[in-house]
Formats: sequence, C-alpha cells, structure tokens
Amino acid sequence: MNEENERPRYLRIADALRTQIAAGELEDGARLPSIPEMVREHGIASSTAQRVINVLVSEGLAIAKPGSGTYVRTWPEKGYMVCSWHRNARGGSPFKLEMEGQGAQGNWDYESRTDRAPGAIRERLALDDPADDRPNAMHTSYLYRRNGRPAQLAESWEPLALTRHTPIVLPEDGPYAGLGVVERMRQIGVRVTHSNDDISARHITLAEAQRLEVAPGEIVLTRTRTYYADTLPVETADIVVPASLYTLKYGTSIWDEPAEERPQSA
Amino acid sequence: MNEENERPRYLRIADALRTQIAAGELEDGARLPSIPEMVREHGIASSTAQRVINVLVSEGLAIAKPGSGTYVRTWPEKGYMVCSWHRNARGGSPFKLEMEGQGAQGNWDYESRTDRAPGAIRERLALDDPADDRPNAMHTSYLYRRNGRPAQLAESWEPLALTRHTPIVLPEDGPYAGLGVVERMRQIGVRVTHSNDDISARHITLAEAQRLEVAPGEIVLTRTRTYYADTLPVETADIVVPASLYTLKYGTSIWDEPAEERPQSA
DNA sequence: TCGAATTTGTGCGTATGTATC
DNA sequence: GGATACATACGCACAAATTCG
Repeated sequence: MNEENERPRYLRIADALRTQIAAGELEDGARLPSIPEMVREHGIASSTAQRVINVLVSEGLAIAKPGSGTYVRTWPEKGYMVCSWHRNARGGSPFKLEMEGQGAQGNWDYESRTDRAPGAIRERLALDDPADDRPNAMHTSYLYRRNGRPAQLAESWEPLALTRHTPIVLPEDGPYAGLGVVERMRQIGVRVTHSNDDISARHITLAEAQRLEVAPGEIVLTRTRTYYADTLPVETADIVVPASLYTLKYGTSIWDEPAEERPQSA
Repeated sequence: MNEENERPRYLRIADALRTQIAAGELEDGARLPSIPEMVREHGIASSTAQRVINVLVSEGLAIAKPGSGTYVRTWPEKGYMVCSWHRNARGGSPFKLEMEGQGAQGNWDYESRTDRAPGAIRERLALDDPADDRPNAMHTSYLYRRNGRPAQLAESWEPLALTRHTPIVLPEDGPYAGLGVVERMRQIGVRVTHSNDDISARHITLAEAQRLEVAPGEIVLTRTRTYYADTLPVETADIVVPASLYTLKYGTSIWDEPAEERPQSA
C-alpha cells in the first residue's frame, strides 16, 4: 500500500507544515489547517490528521486550542541568565537583580518544608546516611517568573545541620528572606567561596510543562548547582529552564598559572 | 465516563510507568508491558495502549522495538566537559588533556580554510563589514572523538587580521598545532584573558546526527564560546555536544567584592 | 442568555504492514 | 514459518472548549 513512499503520511504532512513555518509562509500565530480541512485536502482519516497536530505540538512548533484551532507558536523574546560572576546581592535577590538588569520584572513563588534528602542529594551535600527518620534538609521548591510568565523551576536543598536554630532556616522567611544563598549564609558566618554547575538538557516532563506553561515536548536545560564554603557543600539545587526561553551565560577568567583545585561534584 | 478522574487514562498509565522508571523499579533496559498486556491489565483498547508507548518514547524514556517490546532507555555512560578554569595546556590540547583526566582517549579530525565570516560571526568577533571579497577569517571545522567515538562538533573562527603572516594562522598546523587557542595566541604575544559562553539546547539536525553517529531526534547542547584578550575577541566557536553523552561543568568563584565588568557577547 | 456550529481531545474497535524472535 | 509486538491508518463516538449568531 505504501508503494515507494517510505515516510508515513502523518509525518509527511507534518513535514510540509514544518517547512512552511520555517520558511516564514506561516507566521507566528497563523492558524494551521483544522482536522476536517486536512481530511478533505489529503483524503486522510480524522485520527490521522489529529496525529499531525500532535507531532507539531510535541515539537513545540504549534499550540492547539480546543474549540478554536491550532496555531503556529509565537516565540517570546529569548532572555538569558548570567550564571558566573556572582552578583553581590545586598538588598535584593540575585534573580530579581538579573531580571531588572535586563529591564524585566522578576518574582517567584516558593514552598519550603523540612525533608529527608534522597540519596543523590545526600551525596551532593556530603551528608551521612541518616540513622533515624528525622529530616536532615530544608527543601524549597521555586517557580520563578519573568514579567509574570513562568521562567524557571528550582528545587533547593540545604543541610539542616548548618541552618537549624538560625534565623535563615527558612530561605524565604525571616529577616534575610530572598537574598540568595551567598548572602544568607554570610549572616550565620558561613562564607560561600565557589559553586559548581553541571549542565545538561532533556525533554520536559508533563508536570514541568504544566508548571512552566509551555508545550509538552519542549526542551529544557537542566542545571545542578552546588554552593561550597571551601570544601563544605552548603546548598544544592536542581534548576530547570526551557531552552526556548533562556540562554545560560558563563564567563571564565584565564590566568597564566593553573587555577586552584576545587572540589567537583562528579 | 471520566467520573472524577480528570487526567486521561493513557496519561495516567504513562505517569505510573514513568514513576516506576524514576524510582528505579524499572531499570535501564527493562521491558515495559506490551500492548496486549496493558490491554488485559487495564481493560483499555490497544490503540490507547499504543498511545502510552508513544508518550514515553517521545519523552525519550523508552525505546520501542517492533517484534520485541518496549524497553526503558539505556543511557550511555555520560562523560563531562569541564568548561571553566582554563587548563594550562603546555604540551597538549585542552580536549586531549580533559579526556585523559577522565581515563579516556581523545583525538579529533579538522579542516581549515580561509573564509568570509557571516554576519553573526562578524558581530561576535567585532569585525567590520568587509569592503572587498577577501576572506577575513580562518574557519576550522572539528569533529572530536572520545575513545574513537564522535563526541563533539565545533566550528571555530579566528580573525585573519590577528593571525595572518604568523606561524599560528593554521590552528592545527605548524609548530604550535593543536595546543588550543590560549596557548597559540600567546605565541604571537596575544594574552587571552577570559571567555564567554552562551549555552542553549535544541534538537539535533540530520547532518549533525550523521556526523556524530547518534539518532536523529536526539537533543544537543549548543555552546557558543568567545575568547577575549581584554576587550578584543580573538576566537569564537559554535560547539555542539549530544546531551545524552555529555554534561557541561562550570565552576564559579565568589568574591566579596563585585567582579570586574567584562564584555558580554549579548 | 442561549444554543448551534466548529474544533480539539480522548477512547474504542479493526485492519494491515513490518520487524524481531 | 509462526508467533509476538510495534506502527500506521481507517472510521466512529462522545466530551469539552471556543466562537458566534
């Protein structure tokens, strides 16, 4: 039945639409053919036309709106996150300062609770395997927004051994709320000296797509960041940002002499 | 029919499997329930079971093999690239040293030619718009290998205004071949002071997938790196690495005083 | 305000092709 | 060759959201 056409019909039709989008014939926000239209134009079944839409949506090229139609995705202007050269954030959060530096507004939601750190986190924080059931870490979930739109997710972990019974136990509460790890730790006499970042990328999960209000199938940059006070890990975080929205920026200084050796997380 | 279950059945079943994978109950390479098995277990139609598989495969969590089954995706051992703290590479290439530090073998293919830098590259190198047709940059394409397997692609551009009539015009030829940008530039009295990296991610192109010998649909990390001698850009490169093979590592030092301002590429 | 038409989303069932074991 | 399993495609039904008269 397929004759010499190797590629399935639903992919060929998706290819054609993708090409039109790339060529600019279908601009941002343009309406794609509806399912009944595709059925008439190509002589396919409605379920096949539905798959065409699924492909484009899962690639992030289109947004489907039930009751309305499917539209070419309008890409927001790409922002960036400066990840190196720590900003001295006396009087404001690093995220907020970064956004304001770009002429945007930055704010965030969060939720903190004490928790038992899972194995991977214990390793990154150099925590011993716990003997009892008591929580050993403060776990905070963040949703950062840029101009009101979700921009970045983060799961942060801090060892309770360090912060218990201090005014900074809760990262987003108390006198030093929202100042960032470096500044908060300074308040209890812990001087953060450096951080290590591991960067990778993967497809977004459905849960993340919902929280970030982006299409499933989107690609996210994952950043695991650990702050150290010399050799002691004081915070570690899993950070997720949609690659379509942000670029990560790093700067590296180059000296003539080899840089001092510092602990790496891997 | 949905009663109080908001989430569609095929997504709930996919969620359950995803959870099992995340929890380690289903290990790499483990066989997922086949379509007929899911039909029996959950009382769903085969086409619905098929959709469960589609979801997991499109998320990169599983690989479907017709005639055999669907298997949890086996991720190859992940390597890493240390991107910060420049290695003083007297006597070896940075890439080779990095790989040897990981107990792996590093080598590369390359191809150099003089070229006219396109607009985006001219901007990154702060080159004037050329008045004539003469080439203004040395353009080198790299394919790096780790233990003989393709690992990383790079397109490097150096301004000919800097290197013309010097022994380092050709990055991979002459007395200082293969030593890396920092060391080569030192040979002509140019002291590289810092670099800026912009990191993003996207789907691999077909051409890249073929050169890197990975599956199309794979995700790649893109890294645009520019080296500076103070304010003067001396090299810029577009680097592409499969996210399934490598993690990028960055280290950041934190001082009490704000770091010196340095040119950013954007 | 209401209702009809449109459109996407989910799900069932069936048939056929093709790759693997 | 036969059994198994995934991939594509058809056709149908209904739900839910949107649009518009």
